[in-house]
Amino acid sequence: MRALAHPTQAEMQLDTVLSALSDPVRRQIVGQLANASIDQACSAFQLPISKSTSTYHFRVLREAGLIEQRYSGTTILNTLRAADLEARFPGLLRAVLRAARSETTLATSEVE
Amino acid sequence: MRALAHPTQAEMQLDTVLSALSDPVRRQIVGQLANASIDQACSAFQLPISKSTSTYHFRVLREAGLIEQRYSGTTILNTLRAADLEARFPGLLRAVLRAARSETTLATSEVE
DNA sequence: TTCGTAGTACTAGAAATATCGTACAATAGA
DNA sequence: TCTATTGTACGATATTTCTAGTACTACGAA
Repeated sequence: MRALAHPTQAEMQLDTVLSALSDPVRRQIVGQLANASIDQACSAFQLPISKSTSTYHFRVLREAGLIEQRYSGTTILNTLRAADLEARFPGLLRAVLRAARSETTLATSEVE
Repeated sequence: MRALAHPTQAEMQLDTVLSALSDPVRRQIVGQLANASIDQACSAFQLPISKSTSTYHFRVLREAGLIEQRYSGTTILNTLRAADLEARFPGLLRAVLRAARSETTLATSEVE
């Protein structure tokens, strides 16, 4: 079984977390994970990028501590590390998710 | 009097705001403004960068909507747009400031 | 064992970002 | 009016980030 490195809660850095969240593709991933009731494979995301770029973004999220990735066969199951993040940076993830949601709503209503 | 362009509350974008906050120099500026009881001139910040780079970072913050800049003679007075941010992205600024504060505290206590 | 699927490693290029130096503009005060 | 101060504009450069293609690995299933 292949191993994937994750930072501990204490190792999480605000710098890295905010950089990770400042990319729209990665916020899309985080947002989808936040809504999902079960863990999601990387292929479960409709991202406007190539497979290798997708790998890159998932790695950025994992190394920042935002998601947990574990192998299950050849697929990787992704989970949002919501509790760890809440403990390390209280309120941060919630505020970003809420902001992202409100922005998406606005954008959609503009189109309609 | 020279004019400086600021986004309205509705024009603020999560993307831009998070990018702005993901730089440590800019978080230092925002943190100092959050603590300040009066508006601060750009020169009131001890930043580890040149004057022209400093101008650049203040502009990024202003264009993201994080700070208000207004001329008073040749100096610019900077204010955190805390209320606008709270209205647009509730909880976000607070969470980032709190996270930054806790990280600084940790780093300091490691040195001692 | 062969095949298909999920994702990685590596390389390379494009684009964005952070940095600075120098010359300059605007203003206050002597 | 002269001078000092505060910050900008512009150009150049280094670094980082995002992107993709290609060849590959690991695993499950037929």
